[in-house]
Amino acid sequence: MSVAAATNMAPAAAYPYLEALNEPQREAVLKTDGALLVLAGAGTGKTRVLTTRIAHILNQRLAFPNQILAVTFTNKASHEMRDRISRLLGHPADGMWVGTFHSLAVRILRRHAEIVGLSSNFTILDSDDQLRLVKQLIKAEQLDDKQFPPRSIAAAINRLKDKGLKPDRASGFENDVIVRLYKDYQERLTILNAADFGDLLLHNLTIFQQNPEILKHFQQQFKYLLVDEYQDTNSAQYLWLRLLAQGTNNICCVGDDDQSIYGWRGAEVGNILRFEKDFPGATLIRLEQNYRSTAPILAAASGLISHNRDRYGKTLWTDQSEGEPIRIRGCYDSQEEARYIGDEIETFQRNGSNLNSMAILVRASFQTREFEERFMVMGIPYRVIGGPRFYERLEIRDSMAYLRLLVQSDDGLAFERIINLPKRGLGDTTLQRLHQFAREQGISLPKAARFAVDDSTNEIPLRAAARTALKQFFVDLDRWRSNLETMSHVDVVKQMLDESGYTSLWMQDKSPDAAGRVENIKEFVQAISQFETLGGFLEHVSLVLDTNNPNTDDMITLMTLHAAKGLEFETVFLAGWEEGLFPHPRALGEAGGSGLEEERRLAYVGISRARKRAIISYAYQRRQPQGWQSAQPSRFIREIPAEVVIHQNPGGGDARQNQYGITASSMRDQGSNHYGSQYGRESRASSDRQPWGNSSHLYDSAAAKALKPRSAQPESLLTTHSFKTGDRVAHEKFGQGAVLAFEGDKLLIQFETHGLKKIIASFVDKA
DNA sequence: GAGAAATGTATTTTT
DNA sequence: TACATTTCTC
Repeated sequence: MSVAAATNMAPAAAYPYLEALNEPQREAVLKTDGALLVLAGAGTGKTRVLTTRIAHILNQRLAFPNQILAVTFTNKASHEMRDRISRLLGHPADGMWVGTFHSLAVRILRRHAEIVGLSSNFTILDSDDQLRLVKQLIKAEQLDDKQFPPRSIAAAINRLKDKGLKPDRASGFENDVIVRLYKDYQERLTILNAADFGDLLLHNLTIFQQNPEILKHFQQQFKYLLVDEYQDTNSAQYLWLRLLAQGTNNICCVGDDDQSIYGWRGAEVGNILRFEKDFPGATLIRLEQNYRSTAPILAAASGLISHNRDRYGKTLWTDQSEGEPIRIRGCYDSQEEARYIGDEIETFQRNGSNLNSMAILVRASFQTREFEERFMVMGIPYRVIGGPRFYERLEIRDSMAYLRLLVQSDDGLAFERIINLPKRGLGDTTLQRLHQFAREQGISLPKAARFAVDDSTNEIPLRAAARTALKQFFVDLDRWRSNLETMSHVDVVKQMLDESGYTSLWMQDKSPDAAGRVENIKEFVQAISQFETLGGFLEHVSLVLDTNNPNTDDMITLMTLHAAKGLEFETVFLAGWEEGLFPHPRALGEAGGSGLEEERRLAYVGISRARKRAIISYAYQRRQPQGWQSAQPSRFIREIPAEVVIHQNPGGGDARQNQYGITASSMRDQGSNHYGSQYGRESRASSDRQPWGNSSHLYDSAAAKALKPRSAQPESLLTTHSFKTGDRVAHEKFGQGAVLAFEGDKLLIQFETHGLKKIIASFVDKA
């Protein structure tokens, strides 16, 4: 039925999509105006409410599609939302702003990048790049990396960004060294023409705050805001939402304070707890009817979470009165735990359950290993969610660095990554000299390198061999770049990866995973063809960072509790409920009791994933990376109401079996490909891959070689300049200044904000 | 500058 | 146990 036609015919209450809702759900859909917080417990149909609400707004002609902004946290969630809206509407949901916080922020930032000192083709750095950059800064500042571990510094910077604090406001929240590094870090990002994840939001805030007319534009555009998983928003995201919502105040946030498990990543439960204060006159609707789980599971989850103090409080109920009690099984050690769960899985399988309906949820990812070993022995197919992702693989990141440099010539991190890959004889010393020069002159690393190639004054002392290699690299790079105008971007990428020698690097590599890497590179190049521009592709990669590779084979799922949020399974195994592991001691150390409460929420999330069955297990002895450790059952076990649990003691007669059985580690090296996870760990290469043949090139680029011009030289940077003393100049990093004196092609410049510096003339413009 | 050997170090990880 | 990083050697 055409929804548009129905609009004119029937009153709202008669819409079929409304009849499918329960009373509070319907209320949440119909209350379109003003601020609304929907507190949606686990399994109460929050996505249904969000999507129906959007469909309803469109149906009622309250807004055009492009006036609706719907924000989620994951790409998966935003795709699902779009799909479900389309299904409700009966046609594609085009034009709406549906996406993650980050993807929506990028869209806005690309439009107004110049306001924050970036050009609109800026690169998005991921955490790996970020870490490299921080390491460089620490080195440059000659700080002790024991005292200031790059990881912690990067984490501290991220935390500040999550809070919405720019470097100038950061002092008082972190110590001076970190604030200074943060400041340096931001300056480096500007030179790199790059933004990290936190910047995407933070730059949006800057744009909105400094340009009321731009903010107003978006406030007027977005008549209806919808936010999923509101309990996971951090301060920056909260500020972003508030600014945008100030137009119409039509903001609907859906969330569950009991499922806030990302506090360590900057999420502020306070945002959801404060909602009614933040948005005066806000309505609060609770969704409490659970459609997912049986009564005992619900009782267990509710009983557990009731031990938390900072929460709104909900009373989940279900009309399914029957159900199995929660089983709690003690084990002597973690190997017995794996054996027990493996046996249970086989039993369920024999009774007709398929593996896809079952999952094992663990607190920390190392716990999956013991299960993997056991399942290999038993021949149970499994998948591990959350391993290293496709785009995080070494060879893919290298290939991407080539692309990035092609698209964005100032990307120094990309340059550094690939300049000696394959080996070009450009090692640490060369790079350090270039770095030093780049820092002194306040320019990007690639710019410094280009200068060094033609540097007749020997400003940068490089070995002749290094200089030649560098020169060749830039000649090649410029050629590939100019080929973009005449060839398809996919062909240019193929050409670049082949001619640079990167693909043959792996083709000639003898290590067992090399062939898989070459396959991955092929797959990577294949993926590019689905995008119109390289820029579009890179953005997709940095924000989406995963291939959607739905594997529908019947396998049991292994994952962390964090990764399980939002999912459901008929049978859920909750493994490793021991003191010392869950709650995790590192989490307990965090601010007051809030760490424990977050761990408890994690336990709540775990139990509430189960539709029919939840089986909790713990081990008295666990093999940890450092060695064996003994433990007691988790305190969370005691917090589950006794009337819904059945305890099974350790043993069951087979506890000694491991003495005689095959040890898991002896099986480690064989057959790992048979049940390899699709998400990582194992090579993605198919087993029937072809041998590489004789060519050292992945792609036949004979045609490209034929038209390979060897002439394209970058023009010399040593052109005589026309500056005079007293001239006003502008520098990309150091800002405005005045020329005081000359020294050959170097200018002595007094900068307004960065003091006296000697800068080579070609790096400044007349102001 | 490159590769091998030794050493240190390990929660969770939506973008 | 697995890895990333540092140190050693040629």
